[in-house]
Amino acid sequence: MVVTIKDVAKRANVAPSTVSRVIADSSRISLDTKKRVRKAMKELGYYPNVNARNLAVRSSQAIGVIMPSSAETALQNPFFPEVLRGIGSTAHETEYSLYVSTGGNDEQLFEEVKRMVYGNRVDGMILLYSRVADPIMDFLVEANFPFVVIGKPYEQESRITYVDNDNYHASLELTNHLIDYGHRHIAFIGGTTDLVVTMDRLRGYRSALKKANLDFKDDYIVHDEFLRSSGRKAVERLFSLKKPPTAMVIADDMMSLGVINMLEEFGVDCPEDVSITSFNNLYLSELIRPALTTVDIQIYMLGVQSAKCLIEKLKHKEEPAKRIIIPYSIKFRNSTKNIN
Amino acid sequence: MVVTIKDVAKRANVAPSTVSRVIADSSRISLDTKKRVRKAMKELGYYPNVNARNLAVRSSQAIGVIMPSSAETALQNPFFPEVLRGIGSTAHETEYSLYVSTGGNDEQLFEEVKRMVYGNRVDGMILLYSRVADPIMDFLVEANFPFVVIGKPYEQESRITYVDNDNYHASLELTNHLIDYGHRHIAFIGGTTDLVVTMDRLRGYRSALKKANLDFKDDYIVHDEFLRSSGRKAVERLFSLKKPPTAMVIADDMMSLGVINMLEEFGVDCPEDVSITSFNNLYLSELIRPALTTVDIQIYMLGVQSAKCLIEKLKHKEEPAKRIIIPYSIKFRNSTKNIN
DNA sequence: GTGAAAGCGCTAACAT
DNA sequence: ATGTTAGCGCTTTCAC
Repeated sequence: MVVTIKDVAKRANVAPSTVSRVIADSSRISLDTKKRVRKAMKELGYYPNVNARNLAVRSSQAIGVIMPSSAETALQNPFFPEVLRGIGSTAHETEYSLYVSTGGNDEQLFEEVKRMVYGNRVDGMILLYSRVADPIMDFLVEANFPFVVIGKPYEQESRITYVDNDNYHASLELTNHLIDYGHRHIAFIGGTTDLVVTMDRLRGYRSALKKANLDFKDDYIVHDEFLRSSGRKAVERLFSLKKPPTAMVIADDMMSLGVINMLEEFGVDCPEDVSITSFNNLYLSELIRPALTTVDIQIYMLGVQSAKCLIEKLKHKEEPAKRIIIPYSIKFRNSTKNIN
Repeated sequence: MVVTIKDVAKRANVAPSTVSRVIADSSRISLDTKKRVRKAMKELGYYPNVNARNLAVRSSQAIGVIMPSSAETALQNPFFPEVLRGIGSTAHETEYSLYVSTGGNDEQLFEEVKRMVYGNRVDGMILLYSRVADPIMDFLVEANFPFVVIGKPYEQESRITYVDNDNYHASLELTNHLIDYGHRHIAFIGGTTDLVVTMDRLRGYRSALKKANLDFKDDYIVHDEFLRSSGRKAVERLFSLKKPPTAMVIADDMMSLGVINMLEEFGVDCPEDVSITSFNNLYLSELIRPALTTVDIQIYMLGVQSAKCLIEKLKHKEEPAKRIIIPYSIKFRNSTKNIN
């Protein structure tokens, strides 16, 4: 039924090991036998059994992609398909396969990761997020398993390879833009506080306020998931304040979308009554009205680079930890207004 | 270093085979030994090596997800992440892993599929598209490999399990809606002609025209990829006609997006000057202005159901071929105008 | 109810 | 340059 290396060997009149060497394109096999063996493979329709191979060499040619615990919710944000595109493209070029986590809750995800690692399912992995005190990251470090993270690690920064943007400065710049435009009441809507990216962007925002001698008000800070619904909720909170903000820095376009929707329902006009700046430059950010002024973080590139790093690391076990900062650029569009 | 079944066996004072049976939760192992073995596994931090297991049982607990050949382009359409979400959710529940194709060209994809099949990488697969004369589908049928397709197979419909919408009637209904609204010059912008879904939707459109005694004009038919750019190109063509259409049936929201953009650039107002109806109900369809009248095909559900079918099939080898039609509903929004 | 041993398909010394 | 052989870690007869 299934054709194995032995069948090929028989047909080509060589030993199985020779066939194996031909597969690996070993240099110490004569061109002649190579040809014969390859011919036999073609004729028999031979395909190597990856499980056997992986078992023998203790590796798979696969990389694991770890989404945040609830992959299902996460995939609602176009950020993830977009990094996936980048990763997939590199994986394809280098003939690696892609294994993606299927989510569940934190604990289940952790189990899935362990199965991938101990079960030899993947040779390395890419974490698509970075949280403070993430058991998964700790585990990977501990196990000395090759991985790279998209985002900045919370601890052991210098020992972990990661691909990130300069979120601090991007946020600073964004906030400055708002200040330049005359805004003095600027709110910040960020992701959950356990995400490092949230902290970085928040820091940038605070620095900008400080430099401009503006008060930092706790009321103006909202944290929630990178979802549309979170944006809506945030607006509800902020606009029930005695003094609602006239501008906001929002950490994700999807959230901004929710913000704009809710603002509309509240009868608050953007950018007339309130200015918005955002992050990610998802393609929808130029579709909606007003088109968003947002930071292009080059999501696709984040994916490509992280995969490249990982694969290098797999090839050369002792590759040092690297840090790659993907440049950002601010796309100025119509969601802010100069009120000077 | 790595802890194997032997280590566990030693620790629990049993034979490796017993450990194996405990893993499989065999009924002929005494509760007592089970406990002992499980304890040993915990203590040692044992995780089964999937490669070894798969090799022994000739299966993986993984399902392959095949995107259209250029996964990279495809992922630009939110349709794919959305089905992926559905598939992933089911996979997670049933403890299957997900293996996604990384694209390339047709030939490379075919090779990837063969590697998955012959290499025992996956137990079954889900095709996320259906084309006429698709070598991959032929191959899977031929090899008698378990798979399900999202969309309607071109041939051997009764022998292949698939999950689809009633695209014919949806399209018919959409076109009728336009006709009811007084439109007589209705164009059709569809996907490439090799996709079955394109044909089905085109048939629906034609039937509607016929019943209303309207001419079918070749000039009014455009075929291209499900991309934004295709929508733009289509508009260029259609609006260089002596008599441009006053309405269009568009087979994908992403295309519709391009159409609307281009229309705007042409100074043609939608829905004032031209009405648009579309397919898929991507979340962006309610974001853009005008909000799209579009067919909700329940993408997520397509994913969930296809995965369910596949897994059933894997469990019961002789499960008959099934056809599952996911109901659609038309979301009426603001992209059409009654010109009666 | 449990153990011994063969074998899944491949690779990698070690020979020659 | 090629063959022989011993595993890789697990499952599964077949014994007992």
